[in-house]
Amino acid sequence: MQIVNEHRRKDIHNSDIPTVCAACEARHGGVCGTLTPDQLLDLSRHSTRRSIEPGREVVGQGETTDSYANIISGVVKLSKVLADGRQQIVGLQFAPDFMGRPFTRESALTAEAAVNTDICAFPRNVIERLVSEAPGLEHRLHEQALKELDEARDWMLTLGRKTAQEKVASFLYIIATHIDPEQGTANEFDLPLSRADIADYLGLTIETVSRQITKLRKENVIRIENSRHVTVPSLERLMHVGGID
Amino acid sequence: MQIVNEHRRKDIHNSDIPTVCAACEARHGGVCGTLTPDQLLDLSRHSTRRSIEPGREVVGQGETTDSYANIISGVVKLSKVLADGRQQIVGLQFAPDFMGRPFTRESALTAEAAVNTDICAFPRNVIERLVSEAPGLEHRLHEQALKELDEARDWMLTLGRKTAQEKVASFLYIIATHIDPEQGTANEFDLPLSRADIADYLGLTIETVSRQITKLRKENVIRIENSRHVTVPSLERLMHVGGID
DNA sequence: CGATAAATTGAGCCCAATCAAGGCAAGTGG
DNA sequence: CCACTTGCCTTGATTGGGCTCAATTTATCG
Repeated sequence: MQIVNEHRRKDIHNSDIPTVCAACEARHGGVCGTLTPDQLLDLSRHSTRRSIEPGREVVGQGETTDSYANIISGVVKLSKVLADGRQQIVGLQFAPDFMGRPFTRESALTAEAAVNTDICAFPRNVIERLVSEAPGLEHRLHEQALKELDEARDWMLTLGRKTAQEKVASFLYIIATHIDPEQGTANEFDLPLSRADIADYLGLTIETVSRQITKLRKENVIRIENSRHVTVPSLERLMHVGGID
Repeated sequence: MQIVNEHRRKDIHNSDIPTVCAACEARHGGVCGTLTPDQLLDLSRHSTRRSIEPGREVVGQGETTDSYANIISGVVKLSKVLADGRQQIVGLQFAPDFMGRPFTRESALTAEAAVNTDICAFPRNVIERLVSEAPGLEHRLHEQALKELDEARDWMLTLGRKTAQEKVASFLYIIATHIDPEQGTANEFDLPLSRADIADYLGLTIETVSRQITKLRKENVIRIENSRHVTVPSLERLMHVGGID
């Protein structure tokens, strides 16, 4: 873990954008976009940039969430587990999503990096103070929540009503359309999730995921190299196989 | 939350509360709770109370949502359909939930009354105006969105990882814990959903739902009369069968 | 009471889970 | 460098839970 300690360049002229933020890819998309330079400076003083390795847990189920974060780059899995160990991934967060559950101290989820992930974390009290000062910030958080709600409901349709084949195709489509431009294109990318993760996301087993990927490959819907690198000749075709209108 | 008009606050007889609202069961729980009497009056001028019969569509998938509503009593199903007709219920809303999707004109869902349902509807422009005037209102809507998000994610675990038996038990538990006190208790109530609805909610077929209900009955987890009236001797037992901690 | 919808029950089948074996690539230590 | 391990993925054989199709019973309502 690395902590960047260089908050800003000029102490006096605080109307400038803080240095850490100026180069930040998430500055416009995340929560930071609605803040004034002053507020951004305020926030940046209390923020820490961290790198998280795959599999590293960010927040455990039932633990106290003491911080919020913007995802700078990478992918984070949000998951829930049953008492007997059965697991379900209930959300994937891509850059530049905001991560964290406002107004609750208990997290009902486990958040875990799927690949090497950079985040910019803030303590909860700073966020809550800024919310009360800047009404636009709560609006942004509200919109993020509504976006996640829409995504969750779309996925419920996939979990409840689609076949294994459609599920895998839908998953590939999601990744294709959310991939960081620096990591690949919609037509060619590396999967950020292992087969086990994909299974947990789709409510399937590893074996079924593997078989369906093989099937899609044999039907020329996708090409695969090294089991992680995917090429999609036609996104249209992939959508169609995934039962997406 | 701060009270602006002190002189109105001390009126015990609620004479400043609009007549329609004074007797409204949803006045404290819904969005109305955060409004001042002035704002409540404003809202009530533009609100219409409606009764909706079961099966009646409130807002169709892809249609323009021109209004928001508080549910006074009843249950509303939110569902999504695939091109070939496969359907999934992605949310149930009970009184006094707020219904409607802020900041989007296109609804991605179909909303339909499951039983006789009374709602209090407002045009979207009035709500949006009030949001800009009363910051507490957006906070309330935000919390409602977060609540729905939590529920959606809980249900994703059910859809993706639970067995048919556990799904049905989980469904019964949800109903038991959300039933309107005037309609029944957690231990005895009428199901607000048909077998077909339950199947769509659980990602199962009607037949499987029926078989599992029969199984739960034979195992004395529940008793059933007239296929709708349910008695639950032990909620603990029901939770356990449903895989809920 | 008859008509119609809703729910139950049964038989057989199929898709995905389970159980089991083996491949492949990257490390590790002799 | 090679044997061995380890993690991850694929493939095969078999099983079983839930789906499909079909018949019957039960509720609802004119």
